Amino acid sequence: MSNQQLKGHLEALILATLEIRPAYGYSILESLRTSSAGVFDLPEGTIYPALHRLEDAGLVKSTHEMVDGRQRRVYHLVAAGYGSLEKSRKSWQEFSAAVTNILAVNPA
Amino acid sequence: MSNQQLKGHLEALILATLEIRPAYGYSILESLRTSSAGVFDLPEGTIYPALHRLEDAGLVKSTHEMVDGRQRRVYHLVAAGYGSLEKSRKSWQEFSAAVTNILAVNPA
DNA sequence: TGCTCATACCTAGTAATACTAGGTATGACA
DNA sequence: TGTCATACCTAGTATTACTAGGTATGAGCA
Repeated sequence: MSNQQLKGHLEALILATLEIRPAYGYSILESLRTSSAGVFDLPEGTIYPALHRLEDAGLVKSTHEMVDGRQRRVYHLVAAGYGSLEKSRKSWQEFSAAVTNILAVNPA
Repeated sequence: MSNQQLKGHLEALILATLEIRPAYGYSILESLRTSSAGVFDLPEGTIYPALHRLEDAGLVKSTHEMVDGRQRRVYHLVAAGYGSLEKSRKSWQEFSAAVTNILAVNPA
């Protein structure tokens, strides 16, 4: 995947991942890698600042929990996060339809 | 359209626009606005630096031409530009399929 | 025990790029 | 003459994914 494609879309992907179930940072990376068949293989330096932004924005909340006998910082969606996710879905549909249309091979 | 969605996709959209026919900066903005049904309504400050980047990268070439009796800087694709556009199309398909899949409403 | 490794979290700084806010110039038209 | 849309441009800004570093833990092994 090229450099800048993800910009503006990562937070929606994280919210969608957390909608399925609460998760901690490292496991979100694994979820994204698996569910994208390897397209999104993100370094850790990407996920933690993004999670902090989401928490600052009031879209997710984190709690310290024991998972498999170890302390993890688990993030879960709050109401505003669900709302934001719905907006992102609509926005993505509009955006991706427009790009797909323009990139379609033009009639020669 | 939100702030950062376009990042990493604009150059492909410009190349695709120029594939149809050579065009000058201002007219590319109009093409994108029309062909996206208003989704891409970009300010001028977006297009000229992008065109200069594309020319620096050797993907397009510009010539000064008279269009409707006026001097215009007309950009057209060169060979490397066609190649880059094809790569961008493949990359977009992969990227958009992955995002669409992850954003799909999860089974409740 | 000591060593390595995967896991897990974090941050300061960097790079890339769309955008803002300003500028200039032209021709059409009232 | 004045205004407007068109047309091109650039310096600086904001955003955000990433790089490159750090720390800590538990499992497995020699």
